[in-house]
Amino acid sequence: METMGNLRRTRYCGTVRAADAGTEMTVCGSVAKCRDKGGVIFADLRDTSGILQLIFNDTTEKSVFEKAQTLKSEYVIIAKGTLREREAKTDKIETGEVELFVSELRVLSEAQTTPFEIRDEIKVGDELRLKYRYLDLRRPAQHAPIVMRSKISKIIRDYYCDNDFVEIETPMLIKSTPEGARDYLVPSRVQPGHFYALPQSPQLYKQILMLSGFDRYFQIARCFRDEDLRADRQPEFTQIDMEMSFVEQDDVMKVNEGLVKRIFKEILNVEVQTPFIRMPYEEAMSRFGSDKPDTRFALELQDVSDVLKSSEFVVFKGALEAGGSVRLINCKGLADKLTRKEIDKLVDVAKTYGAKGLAYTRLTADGVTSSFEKFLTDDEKQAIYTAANAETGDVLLVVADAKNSTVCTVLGQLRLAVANKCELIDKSKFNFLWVTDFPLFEYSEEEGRFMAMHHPFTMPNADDMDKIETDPANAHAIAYDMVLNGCEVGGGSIRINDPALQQRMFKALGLSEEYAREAFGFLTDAYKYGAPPHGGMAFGFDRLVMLMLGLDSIRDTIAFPKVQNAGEVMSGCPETVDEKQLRELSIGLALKQ
RNA sequence: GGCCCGGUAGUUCAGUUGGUUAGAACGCUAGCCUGUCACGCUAGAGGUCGUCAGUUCGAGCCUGAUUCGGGUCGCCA
Repeated sequence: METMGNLRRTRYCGTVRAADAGTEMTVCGSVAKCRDKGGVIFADLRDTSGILQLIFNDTTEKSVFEKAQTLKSEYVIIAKGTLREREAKTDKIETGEVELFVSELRVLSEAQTTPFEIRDEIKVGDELRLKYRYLDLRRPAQHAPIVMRSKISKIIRDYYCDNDFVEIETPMLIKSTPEGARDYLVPSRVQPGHFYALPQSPQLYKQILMLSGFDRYFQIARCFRDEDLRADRQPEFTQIDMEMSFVEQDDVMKVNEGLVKRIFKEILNVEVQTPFIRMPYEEAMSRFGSDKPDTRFALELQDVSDVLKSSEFVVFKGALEAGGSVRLINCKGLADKLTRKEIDKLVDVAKTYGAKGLAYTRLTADGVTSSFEKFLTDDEKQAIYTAANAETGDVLLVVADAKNSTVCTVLGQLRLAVANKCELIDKSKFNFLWVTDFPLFEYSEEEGRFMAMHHPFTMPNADDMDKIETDPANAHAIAYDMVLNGCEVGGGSIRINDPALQQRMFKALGLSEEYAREAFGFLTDAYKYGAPPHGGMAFGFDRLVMLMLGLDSIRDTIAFPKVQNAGEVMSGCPETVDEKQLRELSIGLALKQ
């Protein structure tokens, strides 16, 4: 091992081009690959910017050549030399027209054989990748998203600051509130038996900041939720969080459409058309069976309850009599692809999302096969065909249930499954839209009461004020989600700034006055001293990066992500702590066997 | 908490009906090679078949439990 001596980097590997030929330069990084041909040695040197080929041959100084013979993959080196055009050029890498003829070489660190090759083409299991995340992150395809994420962060800061937003940090140790997701708890040593929570979002603090007169706030904020993981859900994740005073819904939307437009232009050179389409929640559910519709393909839902209202088929009749509906999607021209076998898989999808079954009709040139038409009259069959605009080559997927939300959700999921199976989705598209007019409440069977669909500080629609008490199920909120390609990338609302209205909301949510005071009193007190109308939103930053870069999981946008049991494989957390630490925190463990 | 998939060489995988010595590719080691870039050629090393228990004359293969990883439903205001 050697030191750098007086050598210092003058260029990054990936930045050199044919125009630099003849230039003397010093580069450093890790050896990606050595190809020792005997009389000539090629070494690919990798740094954060890319790869540059080093060359050693019979005109190289002997001691340097001999040192080059000892190079192995992942050795860390610094090399000085003269850039020159290659005899054999390649367009496989950006620097493929040039190579560095090395005059001085120092091996700064040797390396053991790595547990997997540091190349994009190699498949590696997730467990191994994450255990050796530092090696994984050397691979260009894993490295790039982390760098890209930083670039996006900078654009976000620039954009909001250019628009008079102030970046403010809010506390990480806060009060636990049982509304919403499960909190991560942190014990207090100084106040035994008392706990902080890690923030699920900076929600309350940013509203307080509006009351503090900051007018426009943003923060790229780490948030924590102690819930089960998914490909697009991590227990700690990052929100682009913002709030503005003296605004209504359109003002918040406009500012954030501008942000998205700028990020997509600068990072992907994609022109995002603004303003985005706005679609009320009910329309999204009835047309697409989702509150985050993917509008890159059609396959819209159709309600055929009317044409079947006098059907004697027990499944349809039962659903309709119970106040539900019968709806379908027409998989236009997909009869060849949606075979019996494929439809069986769709039945499983339907059941996963709560349907009792899935009725279907395949209209092929050879005839019609259907799971349910034998229960219908000819008139009813024709009525369905007409309503669905069904032709030979189509497949109708029909769902009936006593709960409309189940019918829509199931068909929405079938819609996605069919689109994926039949490759109906144009992956190059970025379809944005706003879903608006969300219900103010949703009924929780588990709690036996109405819960806030967004959060308890969301402003009800002006027309729906009376419904808070009289008809909560049909009250709407001034809340909005930004949806990109069927994913919720952000959401927000206009907030309540009237303490009396806030009290009504707490009451409607079944929170006792004492509890509301205990949990949120500092906020409602603050409102009494003058509260500007305000609202905002928060983006899921990891998810946004994932979608922009076409990644499958938000893990790939996070340098050190957690795995499914919420642990982190490389460092091995969470971990037990010793007795002394627990004693200091006045904590005793009551572990189950 | 439920359901589904997976764990075999350093890595990615194959492994037939339960049957003798568990294979391939890449990587690694040694040697050769002056224009490679998935370099090439020759030779070699490398295995607690996740773990435990069971069935069996015999288990990588069958059964049960468990563990780790992935997907997902519930959950995620």
